[in-house]
Amino acid sequence: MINTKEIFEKQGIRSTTCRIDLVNYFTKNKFAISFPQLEKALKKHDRTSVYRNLIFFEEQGVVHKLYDADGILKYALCKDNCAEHLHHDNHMHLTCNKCKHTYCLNEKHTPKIKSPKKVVIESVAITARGLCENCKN
Amino acid sequence: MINTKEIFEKQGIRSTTCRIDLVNYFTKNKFAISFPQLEKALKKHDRTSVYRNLIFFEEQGVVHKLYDADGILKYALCKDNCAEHLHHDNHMHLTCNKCKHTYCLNEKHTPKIKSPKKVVIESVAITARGLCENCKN
DNA sequence: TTTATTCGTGCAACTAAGTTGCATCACACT
DNA sequence: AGTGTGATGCAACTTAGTTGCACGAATAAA
Repeated sequence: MINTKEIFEKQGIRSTTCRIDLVNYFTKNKFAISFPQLEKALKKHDRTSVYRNLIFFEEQGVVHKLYDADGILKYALCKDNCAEHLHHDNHMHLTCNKCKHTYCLNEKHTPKIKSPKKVVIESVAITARGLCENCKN
Repeated sequence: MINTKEIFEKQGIRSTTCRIDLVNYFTKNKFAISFPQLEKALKKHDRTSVYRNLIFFEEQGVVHKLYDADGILKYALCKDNCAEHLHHDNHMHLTCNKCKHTYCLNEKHTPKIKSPKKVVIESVAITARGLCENCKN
C-alpha cells in the first residue's frame, strides 16, 4: 500500500488519490472486479473518474479486461510481465460457483489452441466455471 | 422452413408465428445472434415475445447461450445432440474480426481442459477471435 | 511567480441491454 | 360455450457503459 505512489511515479503515471485507492482495492482483493463493484467500493470518488482510470490503467498495462463466465466485464491486476499495449493475459479465468468471484489462473494450466484449417484463430479467451481454491473444500 | 411447424409439434412446443419466425431467422443465419439484433430483424413481433421465446428455447434445448469475444450475449441453434436441459455446447466459438459475426466451431477442435490441482473446473467456455471461413481469404 | 498548457475530476445526461408486471388474447380441453 | 393455461403486447424500469463539458490541480514555460 505504502509504495503504490512510488510505483506510479517510476512508470510516469501521475499519482492521484483516486488512482491509488483503485490499485489498492485491486491488490487487497485477489479476484477480478467489475466497474459497478468498484463504483460502490470507491464511493468517495466519482464514477467517471473510476471508469476513466480503469481505461487508462488498461492502456498502461496495469490491469487487464476480461469477461467472466456470465459475460460480466471485469478488471484484474496484471502481473509484472504485462507491458503497455502488450498484455500477456494468456491465462484462463475461473468463475467460482460458490463465492461468485472470478480469478486468474496460472498460465501453465492454459492449453494452447490450434487453429482448425478452415478458420484463423488469432487469440483465445478461456473462462471456466467451478470452485476456487478457497471454496473447493 | 416448411417443416419448422411440424418439428415444434413433435417436440410438444406450441407453434406460433413468433416462434417460427425466430427459428427461421436462426436457420437462415449461420452465426450466433444477439437479442438486439433479433429485435430489429423481427420487428413485427414484440421485443418481449422474442425475448421470452429465446429463454424458452434455451430451456427446451433449441438454442444455446454464449458470450462472444466482446462479452455480448448471443444465441445459436443447437445441434440435434442437444437435449433439454442438457446442452452439449462443448464447442468453442469464434468471433470474426472482419465480419464481426460469431460462429460455433466443431467440437473436435475444442481441447479438453484439465483441472489444476488447486481448483475444480466444472465447465469451460472458449471464445476465439480471428477470421471465419468466409473472411479468411 | 505568473501564465499557459495539459491532465484529472465531478456532474449531468444519455444510450443500450436486459428484465418484469400486468392486462389481454388465443388456444386446447372439458 | 366455458374454463384454464399459455403466449403476446405494452409500458415501465433497472443496470451497465459511455460522453460532453466545465472546473480544478499540477506541471512546464515565460
